[in-house]
Amino acid sequence: MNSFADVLLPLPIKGSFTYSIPEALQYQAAVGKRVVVPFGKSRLYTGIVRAVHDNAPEKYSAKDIALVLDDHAIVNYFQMEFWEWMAAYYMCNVGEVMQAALPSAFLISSETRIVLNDDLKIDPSSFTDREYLVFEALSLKNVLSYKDVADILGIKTIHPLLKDMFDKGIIGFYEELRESYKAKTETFIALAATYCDAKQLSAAFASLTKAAKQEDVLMQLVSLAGKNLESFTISKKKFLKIEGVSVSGLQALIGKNIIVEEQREIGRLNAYDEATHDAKGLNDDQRRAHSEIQEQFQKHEVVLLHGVTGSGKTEIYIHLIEEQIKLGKQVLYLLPEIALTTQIIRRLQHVLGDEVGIYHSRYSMNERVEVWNKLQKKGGYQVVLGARSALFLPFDNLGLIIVDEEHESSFKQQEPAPRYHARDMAVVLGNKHKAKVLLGSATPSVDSYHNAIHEKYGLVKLEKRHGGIMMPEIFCADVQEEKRKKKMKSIFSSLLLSNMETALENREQIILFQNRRGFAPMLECNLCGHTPKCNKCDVSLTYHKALNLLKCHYCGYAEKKAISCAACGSVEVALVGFGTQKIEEEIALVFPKAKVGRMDWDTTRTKNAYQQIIGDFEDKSIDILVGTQMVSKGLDFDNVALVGVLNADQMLNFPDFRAHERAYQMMSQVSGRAGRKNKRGKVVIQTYSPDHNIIRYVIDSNYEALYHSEILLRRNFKYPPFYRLVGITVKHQSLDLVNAAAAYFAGILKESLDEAEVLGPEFPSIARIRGEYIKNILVKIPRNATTNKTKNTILFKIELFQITEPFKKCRLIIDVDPV
DNA sequence: AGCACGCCGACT
DNA sequence: GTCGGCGTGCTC
Repeated sequence: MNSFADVLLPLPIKGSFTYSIPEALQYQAAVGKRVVVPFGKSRLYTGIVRAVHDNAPEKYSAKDIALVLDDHAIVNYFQMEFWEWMAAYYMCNVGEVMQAALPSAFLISSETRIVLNDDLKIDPSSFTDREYLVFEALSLKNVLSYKDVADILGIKTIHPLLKDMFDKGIIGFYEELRESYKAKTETFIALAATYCDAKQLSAAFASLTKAAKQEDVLMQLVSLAGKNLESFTISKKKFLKIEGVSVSGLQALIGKNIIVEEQREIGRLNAYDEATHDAKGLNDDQRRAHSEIQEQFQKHEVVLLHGVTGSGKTEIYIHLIEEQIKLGKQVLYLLPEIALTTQIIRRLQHVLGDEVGIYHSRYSMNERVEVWNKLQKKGGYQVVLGARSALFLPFDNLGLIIVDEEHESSFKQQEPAPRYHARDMAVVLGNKHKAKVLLGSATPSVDSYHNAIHEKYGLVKLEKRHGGIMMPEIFCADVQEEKRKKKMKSIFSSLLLSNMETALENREQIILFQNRRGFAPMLECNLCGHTPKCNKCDVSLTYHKALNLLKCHYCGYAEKKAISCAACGSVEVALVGFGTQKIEEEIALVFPKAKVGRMDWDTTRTKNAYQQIIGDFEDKSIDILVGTQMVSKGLDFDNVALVGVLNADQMLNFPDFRAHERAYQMMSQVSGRAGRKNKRGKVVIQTYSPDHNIIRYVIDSNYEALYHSEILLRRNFKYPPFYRLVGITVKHQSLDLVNAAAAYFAGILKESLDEAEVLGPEFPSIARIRGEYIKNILVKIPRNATTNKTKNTILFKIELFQITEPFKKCRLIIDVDPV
């Protein structure tokens, strides 16, 4: 008999908690199911049963499980093992992994409700002002939450007051559990059963001779139903769209019980109701790569497919997916968020139809629950196309994981914990399932390529573009030189300008790329040089013209743009720097007739806006598309004659050991957008350092050279793949405390780590965010050393740190394999 | 993470 | 003087 259960809670606390299983729930409680448990004073949380056993805890008496939510386990053993592995590797709590893994709609927690006491014995006139305000609000609204009360009273500390009111018998509390997943329903209509009989039906018609509208409506329904009068139903919404069907007529018939309504549960996931097609055949090159991949999978668990942009990697993926489906295996296809466009989704559905599930951050919680459930159902999805969080779906039989655009750093989650890298975790997950993992990229990460050429991974190359499209011709514009000769026109070099002119004349399209990290426009006083800064973060405020606001991109603070300088009162305040918005304006000045579209974080906030811009570009109602990184991903346009990289130097000079690798990847990727069926595309890269080796490699499309120059630096300066990195960030509002705490922590680490190296502490380029000072420590662990031992030492030192005055006040953030 | 307990500054 | 802020510790 198992009378105890270890329950994992979605909280950032260590380990699991033991609850006793009440007799009535004996048969329901099982590993992998959700349970509702009391935790803390009065609150209820949803947790997952991690184990059931019969060992009563010795040091405390376990509370009872309140409720078992599921009939079947919603989490399988693969997942639980995976969570635990991940928590250990990324040095976080399993609860945090669980929180990231489960759609939040699964995790209902209770909210305390405040109600008026039924038999109030006290005269309200004796209440204090605050008590009266609460009493008044309760008389009006019946139920309040803590937050409501705090808002009503305008104070933060409300618990003592409420406790007092409870003791006096004015109010009562209860815990409200709310199922947050709601099935979507739609109204369907049908002919009432009694009228399905021919006699009754003609009688009904006879009764409607004076109600022409109702007669029409009934006629429509009967003719739609044809011979299936009894079984025919149609969605009310759809029916009302039919010509001649009036709302009033339908309502009248429903009132007369001739037509009946029925609420039916429908899925939110759009079914793919078009016919599926055979996958496109592979060309010779693709066929060779395809069979090489299969050969390599005989020898390796992981294969890297290095295929240039436009070489048709997706087609190969589709063939591999189909093979797995035939074997009855599941496939996970991961892409970075920004590359998950309708284009790629459609291509997959075109061949695989309803077997493909989609999962990414633009999906609502309810939609995510439906994908999760459908994957667990027999005959549900066989394939999931998703962003990094799709790793956590309840697969039980994975045969293949594809990680496309493998080099993308957005596969790494930054905030909050677990700060995991989806590509690396795909390899781990694949291992657990004994599934093969295929990494694909036109510009592989140095780490993956290193693994491939050292035989840890298989390597397959695809060097030709698909469909006879030629590689683009890449030019470099020397901005310094052009400035000296005064040939620059605002932000455009003469080389870029002349190419833009030609493209526009030929009615061809242009993409201009400006890295996100580029300056956004900020204000600067011409007299004293003062720049408005955020008072909580160590950054300048960014000017947003449309709103006439100065915004902080780190904490969200915004203020109205002042007319005069806050420091000296001068009115000569100018804009410096340029972001995508500014570029858009500059183009309008130079090419007033060109239609310009902008694609960046601001303009693509909503799903539709994003599709809109892509659609406009596809149907050529935009001539010039200005954008950040987004324009380089997953979009196949066939009329782009020119790609301009406006400022390559920002990428090259970024203070990070991966800056050059990333600059190369970005420039290559965006260059890959240029090119048409029968005409070679052009790329113009504007830079101050045209002789920079990275720029040369981009121009020559020489990935090998990039790799070899980078790997040398990595080895010499002790970076991955030769060393593993663990970043530790110390945060606190007090600068002095951060300095002291970071120095102390770095000190105790250095003392105890002999194989690993400790760097820092150092301030990051933005040393203060949201009022907190930040200092970074970096631990470099040699590959040959036992990483686990080092991590354990770090964890041990963290525990020590967290009990040491006064440093324990600081927040510590651990980032394993930072990117 | 929430929530309770305990210690200090600005108000009646 | 107290009220309400916030720092600290615990949760099966």
